[in-house]
Amino acid sequence: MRAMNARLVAEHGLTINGYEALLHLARAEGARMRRVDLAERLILTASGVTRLLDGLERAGLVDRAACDSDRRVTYAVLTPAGRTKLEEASESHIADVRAFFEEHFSKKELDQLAGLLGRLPGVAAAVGEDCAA
Amino acid sequence: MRAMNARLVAEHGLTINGYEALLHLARAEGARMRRVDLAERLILTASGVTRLLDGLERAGLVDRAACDSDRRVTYAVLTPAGRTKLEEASESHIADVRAFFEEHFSKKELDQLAGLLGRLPGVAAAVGEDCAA
DNA sequence: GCGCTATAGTTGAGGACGCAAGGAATAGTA
DNA sequence: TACTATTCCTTGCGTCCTCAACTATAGCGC
Repeated sequence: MRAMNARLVAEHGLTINGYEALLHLARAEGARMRRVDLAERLILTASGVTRLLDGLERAGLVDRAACDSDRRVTYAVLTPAGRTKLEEASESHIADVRAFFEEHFSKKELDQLAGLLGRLPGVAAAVGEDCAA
Repeated sequence: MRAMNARLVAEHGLTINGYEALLHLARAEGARMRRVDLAERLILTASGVTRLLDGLERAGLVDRAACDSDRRVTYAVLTPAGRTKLEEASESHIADVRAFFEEHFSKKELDQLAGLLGRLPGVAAAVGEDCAA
């Protein structure tokens, strides 16, 4: 359970939130999101996102871009390196998540769960779907 | 969502893990648990539990007791003050949790969810039940 | 234009927790 | 009994994240 997280860090240098940030960016229009919106998705505060993106930027996985219409906002943009990293990390991570759930639930139950939990705020339509990248 | 956690801290000085620690102790035989078992329940490492209980002890909510048969283990024991605190905190916290779920799911769906998620490791039979204290 | 309030983002201080390492007691084996 | 392995717990150090305070921009009413 927490082991999944540890593996992400050990093998890819990504925390779970780092991973999910890349994932949300990859799915977003133009692979970019306002930091505020990213915060809401990740259930993090604004400052949490600032520091999370600091790290991802330093690693070259994410870049920042200004907004023409509103000079307050800074976009977080997925870099090609970020996309590659996400694809690499997804491979093992999705397998881990899938294994965890299949260990506890039947296929039918998983569909039920996906339908139910998918309605919760911040939960992307990721459950049961091969998602990302 | 994170607000529930914040309320617990603001109104009762309890983190979510502190709250759940008290809850598990209250439900345990003799209101006591080995630290190791508590760690597993809370999905925390041993060191995490040490520090969590440090705080609860300092607040007088939990006490420590030696084990006669194995001098390695230290029990965490719920104090009367701890039980009182749990009862106080439960009142608003359970209402918050219930409100959150009822906002998103019907009664029937909640039963489904409770049945499904209750099978996950570390999830007590708390969903849908008036639980604790 | 001038205030007022709201929103986006950053920064400093502190808390919670993991990992790694180590101490102490117990269990297993010869 | 001596030797090693295992289990329970704690401590040092670093990371992630929150809260509170602050800056900068935007939008509204006048």
